[in-house]
Amino acid sequence: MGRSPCCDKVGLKKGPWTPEEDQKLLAYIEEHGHGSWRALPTKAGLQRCGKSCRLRWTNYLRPDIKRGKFSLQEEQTIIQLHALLGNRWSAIATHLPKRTDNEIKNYWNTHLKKRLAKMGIDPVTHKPKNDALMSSDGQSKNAANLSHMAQWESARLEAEARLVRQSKLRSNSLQNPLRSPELVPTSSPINKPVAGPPRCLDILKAWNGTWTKPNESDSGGVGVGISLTVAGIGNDLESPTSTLSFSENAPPIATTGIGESSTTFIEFVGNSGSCEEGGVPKEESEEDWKGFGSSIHLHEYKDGMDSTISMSFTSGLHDMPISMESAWAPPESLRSSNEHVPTGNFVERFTDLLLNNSGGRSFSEGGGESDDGSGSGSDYYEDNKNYWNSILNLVNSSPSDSPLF
DNA sequence: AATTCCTACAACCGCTTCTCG
DNA sequence: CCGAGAAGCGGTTGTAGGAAT
Repeated sequence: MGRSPCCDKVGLKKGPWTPEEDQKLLAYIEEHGHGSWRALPTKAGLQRCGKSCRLRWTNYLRPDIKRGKFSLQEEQTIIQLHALLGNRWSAIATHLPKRTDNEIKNYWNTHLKKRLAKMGIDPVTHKPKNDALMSSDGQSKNAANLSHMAQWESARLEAEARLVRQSKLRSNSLQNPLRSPELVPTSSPINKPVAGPPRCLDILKAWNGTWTKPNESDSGGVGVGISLTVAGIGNDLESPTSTLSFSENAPPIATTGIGESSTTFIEFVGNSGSCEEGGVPKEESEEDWKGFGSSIHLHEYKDGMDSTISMSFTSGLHDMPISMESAWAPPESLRSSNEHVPTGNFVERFTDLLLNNSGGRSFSEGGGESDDGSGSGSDYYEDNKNYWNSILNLVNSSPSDSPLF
């Protein structure tokens, strides 16, 4: 089929844009919208390829772009989302209004990646570098498990969201040129707030949905159930209903039904291990998790002021129970404008970790260890735990008007 | 003051995905 | 359903400007 050449046409300019070119492009788009990018350069009197024009517009000239230093909150968001989504910069950018994927990508590569590395965290896996210590540990396994589940679910739901978005789009074609999908690429993160109401179809939002106790008895030690119900998906969206079940004992199994209900229900079910006192029969799952006890409870009491997350991990190999109970993020109202929140808040903790360790201090601040991330055991675990909790926290505290959804 | 090195970021490249006839 | 073109996306490169020597 042969790909059409882009910038290799003779006479087309490459390299940095001049103010005059910027002006031409701006003026043209403001007046006509971009329409077809390929046709734009000729119409606008630019000696550039359409692709170059598009990039210049989306990454630099667009009026709704925030430039300059990244705030602390933005940094946190990038790191945490990167842990969940990987190098999917456009997806990450949807969580950072006014920032472009390119800018975020650059910032990650030049700043954050190095900072994490300095802290002894592998910027790719977001796990401590000397994973040897952690590899035999239940916590790391659970953290990785959470991550994998999240990524898997993220991919699936995003595909679903895309379908919905597309069908929405088709019925949305006649708009102001400056707001139309023609001018404003629908997948462009920056413009999503303009494009329409929030959509709650990604794992992040899913996790931001209503956490409910699947069964009271679960918290009694029978097993761990994490269930969440995403309400509002039916908000005039053509989203199919999805029901998912995850088990720690088996690969995630998803059943997606397109049907009557407009509610998405996702359930993670894991087997609680030896960490649960009053230990309950582990049944067949014991084989897979021999040596590991795991327990994750994530509860949000929507109407109450305090939500909690509690996780318990027991490493059978090291016979070292790790359990934590931490304050979940406070209600949205308290979390706006980057306010400090009561002690035990992960965002604050995470922030401290980042900032305090950016000067070459180790990931384990309490242990006062080397820069290679090998702190004293308990602090090491503690920090790693908080790291992942902060990610979950971000997910949970994602603003309801997040452009991603 | 000159040169080298480093950092930051804009822009490019090429592959993938989407759209439409 | 298929193919071509358009757009999106992520990795990589080029370059300007500042810091270090």
